[in-house]
Amino acid sequence: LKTPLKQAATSQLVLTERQPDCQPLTTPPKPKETPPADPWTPTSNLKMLISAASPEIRSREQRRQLSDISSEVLQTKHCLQEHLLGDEYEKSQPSRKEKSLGLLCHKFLARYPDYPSPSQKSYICLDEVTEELHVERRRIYDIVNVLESLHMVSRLARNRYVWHGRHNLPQTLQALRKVGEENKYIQQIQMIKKREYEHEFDPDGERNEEMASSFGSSEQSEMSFVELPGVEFRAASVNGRKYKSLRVMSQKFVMLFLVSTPQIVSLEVAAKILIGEDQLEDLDKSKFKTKIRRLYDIANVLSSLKLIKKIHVTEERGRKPAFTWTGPEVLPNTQDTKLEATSTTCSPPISEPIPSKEQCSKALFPSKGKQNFTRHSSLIKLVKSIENDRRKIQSAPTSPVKISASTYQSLPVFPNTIAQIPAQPEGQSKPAEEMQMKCAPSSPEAVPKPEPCQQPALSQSLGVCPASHSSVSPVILPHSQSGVSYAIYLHPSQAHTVTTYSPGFMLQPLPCANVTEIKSTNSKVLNKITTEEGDSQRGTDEPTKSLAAEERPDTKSETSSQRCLKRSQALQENNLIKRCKKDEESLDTSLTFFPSGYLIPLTHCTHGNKAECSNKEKAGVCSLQHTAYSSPITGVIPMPASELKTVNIPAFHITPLNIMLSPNSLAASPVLSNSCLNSSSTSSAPNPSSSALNFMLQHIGLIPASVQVPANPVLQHVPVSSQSENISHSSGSTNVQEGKVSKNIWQLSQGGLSGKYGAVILLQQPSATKEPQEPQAVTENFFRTPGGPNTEPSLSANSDGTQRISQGTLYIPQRKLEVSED
DNA sequence: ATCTCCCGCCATATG
DNA sequence: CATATGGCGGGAGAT
Repeated sequence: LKTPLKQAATSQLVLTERQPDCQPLTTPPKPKETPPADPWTPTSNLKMLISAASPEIRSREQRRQLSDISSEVLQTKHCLQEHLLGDEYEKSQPSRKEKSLGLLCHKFLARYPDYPSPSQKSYICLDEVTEELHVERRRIYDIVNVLESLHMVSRLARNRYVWHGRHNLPQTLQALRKVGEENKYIQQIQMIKKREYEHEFDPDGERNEEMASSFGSSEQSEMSFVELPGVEFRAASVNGRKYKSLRVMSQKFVMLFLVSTPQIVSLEVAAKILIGEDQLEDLDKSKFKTKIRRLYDIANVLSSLKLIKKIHVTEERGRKPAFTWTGPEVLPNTQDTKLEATSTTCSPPISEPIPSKEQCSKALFPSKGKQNFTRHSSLIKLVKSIENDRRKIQSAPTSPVKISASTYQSLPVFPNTIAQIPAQPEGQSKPAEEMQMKCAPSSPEAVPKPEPCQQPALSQSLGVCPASHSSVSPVILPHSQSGVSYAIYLHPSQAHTVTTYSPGFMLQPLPCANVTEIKSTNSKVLNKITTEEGDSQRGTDEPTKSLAAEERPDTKSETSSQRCLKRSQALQENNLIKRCKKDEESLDTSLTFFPSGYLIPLTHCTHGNKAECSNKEKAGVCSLQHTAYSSPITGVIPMPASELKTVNIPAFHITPLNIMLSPNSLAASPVLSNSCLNSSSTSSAPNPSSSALNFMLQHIGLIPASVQVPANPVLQHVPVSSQSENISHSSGSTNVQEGKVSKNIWQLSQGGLSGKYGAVILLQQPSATKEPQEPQAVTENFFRTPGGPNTEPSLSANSDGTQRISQGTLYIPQRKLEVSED
């Protein structure tokens, strides 16, 4: 049964609707002329719907569509013109694009407010949706499934879903990130990358597989779904079922973004990881293809949500499709406890009374034990109820106790959510805007009865949502464009591999100078990390950004601060890289690197106990640590636990793209993580020799020979407010900055997650512009090279074009990377 | 040719 | 049993 097609009309409508100005002469019926009677154009329905809605929604909708799908519109327009020019005759076939899942998703999302009023829930009736959007049911499932994975909707019963909007997004992403970390996706990615290079001549000698299993939790193919309290799958039946594949895939996909530092994930890698990645090189080509297909589906939806964006990553291997995260920055939770209660799973049973994070993680991704009985629904239910109970207890003061499935409407509002609200320009303006999507007329009682939800007032002290934080009280960051120091972290591969296999190395820029800490007065330290705009236009639009969550009308549904973060993030990865390419020359003049490679014994980082860690402030630490680890683009070789005695590296080649450290591109937006557990258990962990550090720093010229980097004590201490005082080698005015510096160093030295040794390269970016501000002075000087900007890096070109540095200890293979937008 | 990914068959789950 | 879900992969439009 093919649907009648009136495509020309549709196209035109779409076009005019979104781009009223570029109207083809020959054409179209004005928007208003759209025959309301025409049931076949999904757009018309949408339009009617929109016009029926409050002006608020309508305008937003228009804005959204304008900004979001402009590209698509152009395409559509193109098609349209084509139609017109070509056969007047119904060119018909809505051109594949008009039927894309992405577009469909847009339409779908247009039906519901991003931030529905908590008191009034929107219900989704699949029948209605399919009818109104005029799509096959199957497609809606695709969308809904992904939305479900983000907890933007949840299933109530057959045919019925509740619309949550983006209220849960922060929590969800947080949880996902956490799980992603616990799952060591970073390593997995690195593994894959590595393997990628080994492909060549390696007669199936997949020897390195061991490595995968070596760090234990590499297997995670087990189906598991991350839930949020209050957003569990109602209709419990859905729970233990296997029908969560797409949802789980979606979550994992998202995790990959949240976990990797350049938040870029290529489809290929994602697919491999999602496939199970584990052992047994599934040469299964078809399986891979299928996975890719699914990923495209998911990606389309995520794109519509503006969480990711399609890009292309070009390396020597060729151009590969990838996606970059454009969603809100997800900072690691600074409050473990809270999160603990937030992140749960629905599947695996937990026998322990008080599951630690590890256990939780295991639960989420149980070892691929085949005899997995967790699937048994009854068991699952039991576990769930237990967990629920625990949850209730843990979060008793915070969230209303959830009642029963029947009263699901009164879904508890999280403090986080509340805190988030003020940050939403949209939401605050007119609460009355939500459209009530009533569903099946057959079940009237299903209509939500507005139930004023009692809002817990302890929002700020409890579940702290990083996003809201930064938006509510933006950290004003002094723009120290000068004297910014960067660290490049070298990821050594296995010792044995090193000599024979160099491609594994990579450079990773670690902008750290712009990381700022803000401490609260109470014992609870709230770390805030702010980033500077890394764009060339920074100077201009930055003031705006600083305002963070101001009432400045926002086209997007995101907070300005969020966008700021997002943006800087994106810029860092994309633009930076791109820009650098063409700005190479100019960079030469404005930048001076002092690269040098050193081998620094890194602290052996074992999995510290998380509880201990939770107390300490590891925000920044974690972030950098992570940063050091991931480099999806370049491909990194995971640092094995095995000692790296000597790295025999002949040459050091710096690919511009890898080091593009423009003064403007400070955007660090370090992703904080809580898995810094390893590093935070510093008290007992051995530290890198401070002398080594000193030597290195001095040698590089980052510090005068006379200066000594504080010995272990400082490095060992997590640079947190409370501990800042310990830093002694400077006047009192330094504290913050000081802590920052030492933190960076410390982080670097702690960088090895699973490994014990790592190579660190510190690059200094001499201050070329203005003078540092007061508080920074010390730091700046501290890092200023004695020789000044004129000191040339000891780089020398080799005959082969590569560059040799000092002793030639580190070898960085050339890797051309280029991120481009579609 | 490769990248995207729509379509819809059909196995399962649900009620 | 009738439907609702959704895994899956062929194969065709887009580039």
